[in-house]
Amino acid sequence: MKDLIEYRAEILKALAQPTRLKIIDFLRDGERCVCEIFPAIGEEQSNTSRHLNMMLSAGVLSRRKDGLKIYYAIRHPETLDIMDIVTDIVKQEISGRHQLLRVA
Amino acid sequence: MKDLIEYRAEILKALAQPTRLKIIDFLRDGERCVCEIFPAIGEEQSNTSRHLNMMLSAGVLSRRKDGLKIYYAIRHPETLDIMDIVTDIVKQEISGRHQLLRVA
DNA sequence: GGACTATATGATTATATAGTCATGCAGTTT
DNA sequence: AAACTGCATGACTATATAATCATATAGTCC
Repeated sequence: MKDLIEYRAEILKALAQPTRLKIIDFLRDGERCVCEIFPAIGEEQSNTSRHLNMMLSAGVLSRRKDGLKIYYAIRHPETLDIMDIVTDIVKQEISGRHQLLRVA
Repeated sequence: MKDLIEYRAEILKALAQPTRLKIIDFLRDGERCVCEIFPAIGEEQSNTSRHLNMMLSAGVLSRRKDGLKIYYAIRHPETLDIMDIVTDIVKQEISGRHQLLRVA
């Protein structure tokens, strides 16, 4: 059985990539099918599908079939709390690093 | 200038790896020097140093020099909130995943 | 059945990552 | 100044990852 630390890393890794962040952002308001997701984030269908499946098996997303379409959704609402915190940290970092960038 | 989404991914990536999670866990109670960190997490000094530097440049850790020693600390307390949320999600996943979904 | 539509996957490529060993280098002690 | 301590880094290897194009599968409608 995989240990706790590996599970934590797996979930965080599922969130730690720009294309996947775009997906999470787009799914904030509720489930969407792949056909809505990939045009919205501006990625290819196949690439989007791979990222969705990756997040699904990490436990970050859930999946629902309806006819031809497959709807993905954020599985744990807490995921959005993580995103909010990260955004907050980034904003602090950006205002803090601004001074350094001005010198360089 | 790097955009918001890439910054978010960079920070999350800095957290999304077992060795780095061990470091974050160990730094929960405050700053520690490298000489304390690498034995505590059971990794080589050089490997530990690389991970520390990676988290430093991602903005996750801070660094302080004192004589020969270098002390690293968690830079944003919010980072620990993220960890707590992830731990919570993992616990939900573990109790929920007793199906045959992941035969890996 | 055949033509569709929506999604997944195989094969491939380029790049990134984690880890190791050996060495370098800054600061300390004697 | 020489020896030592604590940390960083170059060179390398093995593995993982993201992306793309082409194709395969599953479900729908005629």
